[in-house]
Amino acid sequence: MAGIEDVAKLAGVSTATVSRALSGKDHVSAKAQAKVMAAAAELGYTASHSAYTLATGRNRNIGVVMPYLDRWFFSAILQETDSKLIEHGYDLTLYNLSGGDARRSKIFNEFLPRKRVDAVLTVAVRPSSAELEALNQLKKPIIGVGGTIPGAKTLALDDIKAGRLATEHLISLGHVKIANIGESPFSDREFNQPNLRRLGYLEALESAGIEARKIWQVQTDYTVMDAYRVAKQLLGDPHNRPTAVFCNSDEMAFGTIMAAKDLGLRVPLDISVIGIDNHDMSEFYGLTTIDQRVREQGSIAAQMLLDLLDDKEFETRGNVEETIEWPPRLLIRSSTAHVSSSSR
Amino acid sequence: MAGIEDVAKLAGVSTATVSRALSGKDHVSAKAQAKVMAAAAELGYTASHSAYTLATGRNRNIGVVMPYLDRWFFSAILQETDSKLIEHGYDLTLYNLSGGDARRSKIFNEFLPRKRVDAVLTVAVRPSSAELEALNQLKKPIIGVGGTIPGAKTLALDDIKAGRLATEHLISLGHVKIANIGESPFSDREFNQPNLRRLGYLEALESAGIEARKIWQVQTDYTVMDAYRVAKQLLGDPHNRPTAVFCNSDEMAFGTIMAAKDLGLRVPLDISVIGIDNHDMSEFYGLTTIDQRVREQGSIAAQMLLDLLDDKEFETRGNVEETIEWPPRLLIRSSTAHVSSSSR
DNA sequence: CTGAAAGCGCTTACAG
DNA sequence: CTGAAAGCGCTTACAG
Repeated sequence: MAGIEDVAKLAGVSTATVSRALSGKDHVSAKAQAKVMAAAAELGYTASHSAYTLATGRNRNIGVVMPYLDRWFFSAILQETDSKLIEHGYDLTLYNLSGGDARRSKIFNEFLPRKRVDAVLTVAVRPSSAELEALNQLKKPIIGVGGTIPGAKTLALDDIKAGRLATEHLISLGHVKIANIGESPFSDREFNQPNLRRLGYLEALESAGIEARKIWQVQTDYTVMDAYRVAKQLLGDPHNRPTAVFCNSDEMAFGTIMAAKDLGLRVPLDISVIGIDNHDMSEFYGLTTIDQRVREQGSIAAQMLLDLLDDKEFETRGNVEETIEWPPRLLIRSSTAHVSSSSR
Repeated sequence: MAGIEDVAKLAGVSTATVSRALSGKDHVSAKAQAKVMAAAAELGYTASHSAYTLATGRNRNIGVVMPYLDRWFFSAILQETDSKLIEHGYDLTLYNLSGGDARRSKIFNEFLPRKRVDAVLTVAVRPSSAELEALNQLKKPIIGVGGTIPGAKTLALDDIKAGRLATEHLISLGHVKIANIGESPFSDREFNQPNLRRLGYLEALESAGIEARKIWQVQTDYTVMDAYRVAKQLLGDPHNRPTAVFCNSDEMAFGTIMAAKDLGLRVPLDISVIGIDNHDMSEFYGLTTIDQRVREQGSIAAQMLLDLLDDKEFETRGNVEETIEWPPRLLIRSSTAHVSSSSR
């Protein structure tokens, strides 16, 4: 591996000139520039990153912390932030929290403090107070997406509003018997603890003067399969069947649609279904949903981080708490319809 | 941020002793050890990683290169390799190839050569010769999983055998009219160029003396939706309907099952369906499949990389080509049945 | 515009 | 067992 010294020798200049010519930050004579470029190309020289970092204090590397990798929301965010960061010359190192408390604490107390990242992006992470402490110890820019980090800038869907909007849509279609399938609090410790989407659902019902029935509020895991099971139970009951179901995620809505089909119920004729996300497969299912525009969230969050990185005043100011509420958008497809044609 | 000097001062020893005490590699008196530990804890000291790297040449960081992030196979591999690597003290930095040729070349020619990773894991990557050249320039251990890297060690499913096994299963159930839904060559430039799974399918048909019909060999994208469209076309034709479909992936099989249902065909009574993967949702669909044990592949590939990293002789030997064929396993569920009850 | 040199913060032979 | 010092490979004030 060729070093800067080799390039300097071959080009017949000092290492300082090589550094300047290659970084393009300082003025270098055209002749020197050309010689350096030629020499660097000939030797296939790339600056050692650790030396660069040690000398400058910059890592050109962002740490991304997420609780899961294998769920749609997370991989979509990852995809988008990664491409934005690469575009701007940053590496992305991934810290996956799943795998138990030991791993989790290792990441916060050992990996992150290695001073290897210039900034941290957290995705739907709800840090404990000890973890928050470790995060702040870093003195690095922090951006949260999909979940608030106390003391830092956050971009997140307004979950209450999303839940209300979904429910209001069903109410506007004449539905009164409206169920909600939401995540169980324990299976998803990462997400906003109080189930905000359900809160929005309850608010909408109350505003419309509709009684909220406990048996229509069910909880399960955030997956197609679990929602399927729960929905089958919910929709199979001939005496207490709702005419509409609001699911806290599109994947849950897929499971609900499948359950309805398997029970011989027609969507939306017999049962209306709405989700939240606008998952890649939602169009395929004809699912009415609250569009979260996840990819845009990822891209914007990455941009917020890049801006913070360029901010000269960050050093003195540090992170400041600010929550940017991401507005939910109703996206109507064919899984919801007026109740008159929908209740049997 | 406290440096090693601060710890040394507080502990009343030299920086050399601090370094030794903290790394645990060299002998240090119990007294000095204790003083250093106390001082480090008090200051919240963590060694600067770039200084460590510059001094030792070790990054404790692995580069993972993958063409997609948002597909099941890739996120499952990522999840598993990440946890294995974290466990062994390695960071994982992610290089996502999707996003066009410019990004791709940037990753191979700019990011990877930064000497920031100790080794590279490629997931279903088929490097061009220029990319291969760049990879070899690194002089770092390389492991391929899910796709062969010429000149390096690779762990990959034996695709031909998998295709043959799936098809043989259908044949053993008396099926003769067997279709195959595979990926289109262009949409998936990453994967083994000749469609090896289909090759296995053709081999099995030939061995059984069954004629391979062109109209039953269709191609599409690797997604549920695309397979759904194609399968609907295939199964909707009343005159040329196959009695069984072998899909190159489980997600394609899901789409095929949905299409069959929507056409009023019963699985497996009217139509048998088999996939390859053993996707997280396959059990839910009752899908008979070729189990790829993806998570095990990820974990074993990561272990192979760790072994190579510990191998003292790598320096002199370099990467050596070796392909470890991962055996396919038939996993029978309820989506396949004997033809006698299956053809109408 | 350019070079000599200090410095980034560690690790590790080398002496003692 | 421990310390002084060299060295890892860059960048960047400081002179000129």
